[in-house]
Amino acid sequence: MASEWLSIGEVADRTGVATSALRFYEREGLVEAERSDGGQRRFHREVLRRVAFIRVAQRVGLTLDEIRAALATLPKSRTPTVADWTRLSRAWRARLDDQIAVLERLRDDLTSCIGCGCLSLRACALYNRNDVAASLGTGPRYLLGDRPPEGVV
Amino acid sequence: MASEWLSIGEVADRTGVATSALRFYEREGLVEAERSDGGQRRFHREVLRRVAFIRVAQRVGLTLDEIRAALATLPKSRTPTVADWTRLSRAWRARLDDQIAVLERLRDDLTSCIGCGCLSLRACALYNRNDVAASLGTGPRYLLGDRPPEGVV
DNA sequence: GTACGAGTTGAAGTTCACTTCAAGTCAAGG
DNA sequence: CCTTGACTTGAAGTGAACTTCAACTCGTAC
Repeated sequence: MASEWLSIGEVADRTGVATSALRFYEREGLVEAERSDGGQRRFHREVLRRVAFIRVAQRVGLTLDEIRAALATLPKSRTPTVADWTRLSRAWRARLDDQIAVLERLRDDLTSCIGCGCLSLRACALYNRNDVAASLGTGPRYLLGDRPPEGVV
Repeated sequence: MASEWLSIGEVADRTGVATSALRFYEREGLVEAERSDGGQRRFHREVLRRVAFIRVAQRVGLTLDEIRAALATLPKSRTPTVADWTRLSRAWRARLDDQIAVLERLRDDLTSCIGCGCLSLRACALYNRNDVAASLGTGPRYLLGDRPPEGVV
């Protein structure tokens, strides 16, 4: 056991990511795998780090498309260095700062709006401020933050 | 024009919400509408406030299910008072505080991790901290935050 | 009175990040 | 050799919050 290569089950156990997700990641070009003689996936250890990267990036709010793009900036041949990670981390930090700022502004608008009972579309900063796509919510990305209310109440 | 009632197009113009979304909201029981003789929707002005409420609630990160539940706590017959709004606003504020706290913790973990190049699954707080479902990301809600990595690297 | 934009419906499509399923094949211990 | 659990594939399903479509009808300005 525990040779140079890892089966998909081993990678799943060690990363906490489901095998179905790992297959999906391979289809999507986020990770790579060799094959055994029988056609089963054999992952290099490096994939553990890569999967960890993917999961953390998701927590930061990146989509798989963005993550794929970020991974593409890593050196193809050599193992990523500290400098590589630092670069990506800095970009993430900025993103998080933005997200936090959006939420804080929303919270402050909300606080200053408590008791005003307005929500009257014209006056309320709460309704009219259309920040950076809220960075929240599921479904179609073009949900909030587009089509600002032109009409008024 | 501009009688007691509003057509769906007028509501769409004045709230910035698409007509398809308004129909969807009606189907989902989030707003109500009377009908004209010809069967077209006729919205009461109150719906403008209600739609504003829905959109702000979404920015705070509530799902439509949760919004429906919140709307259900509003008085059925009378127009909501300042006290009603205040109550809901307080609940939202707490939510936003939580979300902000999660992001700040993630940012701090990230900062303290810059340059460590770890992402090594066992040591990295970044990977192992499984906060409150991250409050981010689309798709299946059981995406992150469940199934903690039991195996280790 | 007629044209034409605005409205109607139900059904199906969209996006994202997966999961689930069916119908098998592979691999390793006994 | 045989069993059993891990693995394979492609296709279809999931959930949220809508949007899009087709094939109509309404309503109002001229």
